[in-house]
Amino acid sequence: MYIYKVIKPTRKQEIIQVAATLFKEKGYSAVSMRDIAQAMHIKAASLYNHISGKQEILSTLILEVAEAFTTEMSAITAETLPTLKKIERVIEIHIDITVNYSENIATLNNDWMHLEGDDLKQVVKMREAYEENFRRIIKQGLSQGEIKPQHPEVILFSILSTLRNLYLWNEKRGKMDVNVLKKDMVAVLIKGII
Amino acid sequence: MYIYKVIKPTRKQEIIQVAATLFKEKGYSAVSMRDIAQAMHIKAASLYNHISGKQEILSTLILEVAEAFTTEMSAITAETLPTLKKIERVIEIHIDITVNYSENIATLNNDWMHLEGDDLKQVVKMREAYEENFRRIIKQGLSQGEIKPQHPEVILFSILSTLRNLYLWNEKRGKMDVNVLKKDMVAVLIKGII
DNA sequence: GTCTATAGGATGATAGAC
DNA sequence: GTCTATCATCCTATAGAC
Repeated sequence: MYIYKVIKPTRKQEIIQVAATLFKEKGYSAVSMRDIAQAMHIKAASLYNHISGKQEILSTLILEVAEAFTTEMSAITAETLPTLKKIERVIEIHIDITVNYSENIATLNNDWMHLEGDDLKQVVKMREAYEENFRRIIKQGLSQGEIKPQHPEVILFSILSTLRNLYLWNEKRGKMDVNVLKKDMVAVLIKGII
Repeated sequence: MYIYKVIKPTRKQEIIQVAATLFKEKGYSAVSMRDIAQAMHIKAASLYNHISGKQEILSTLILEVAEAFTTEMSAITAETLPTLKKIERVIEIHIDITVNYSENIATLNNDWMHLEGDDLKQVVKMREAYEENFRRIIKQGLSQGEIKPQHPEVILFSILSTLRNLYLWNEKRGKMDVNVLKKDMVAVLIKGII
């Protein structure tokens, strides 16, 4: 179905990935360029041959995953599906993106406020657009009677909180098949527990 | 029902509260002692007349709310109630504590790893005990057929993710009555949305 | 692509005057 | 209880050699 080709990452990509792991553990502000360099067994000054600074690492990391969410959410919005199928799709893409970008999501969630200038504006905008798309799906479901008459913001908040925190759950989930997780998450979030 | 007495906070309490607000906005590591001092219109050196250092602010802040959760959760565990009532109570105490300690919860969630020594150990232990108590409640509900046969970790994770993120939702929630929020949260988390 | 050396500034914390 | 002055250390980033 897919053909995977193993490509040697550029030095820049290596730096960003190492930084991502450290950012996930301690947060952007608590990780120094020296920490990143040490994890790569080089000196901090050498990093600047590949990247312009710490900010570039942050914005690359965050924009990459923010764009993934935006792209996938646009695709769902464009489809014509019943509300419940759309919500299912939102849950599924969150799980897929989390599996592939767990460190990026940690940084997006916890360190977006340390972005500067246009990057900050852009990410805030993307997040708002994403939420608004999701809100519209829920409201449509409510107006068509597909969803129980509950406060839409409470529904939006509870589903989105769970999905945004999935990155915290990668060890336990490691043993769980992704497709099983999708099914279970959909069941719990949509049908409840009783 | 209650008698409220307005007590002038000590200078130490003032410092901790100002710090908490800044930590919530930017995270522990990105806030300097100078930042805290500036927000209080004094110089950084003056802070040390009231506190021993930045770490003391962090551990005071986190231990206060962690103990609140531990105390409340123990009370629920000790009661004899049907599982669903217990889960309802867990949701309610989370909302109550969030209303009173929103900044502390932000710091507990995001900066616990910057604690040192015994404080770190203690908080990790309290968090694990809390989760284990909740897990037991869910498993009992499953074994007694009160809860649908779903993966207990998925249930635990989705409810706890939502509750732990409630602190992010204090502006919108501001307009919403706390008791209405409790009822809606219980409905969405337990009964689902369809 | 990595190194050493270093600039220039921020940081947590202390000493001692008022 | 707050201040000024200061220390020792850490930080991001640059210059220039290899």
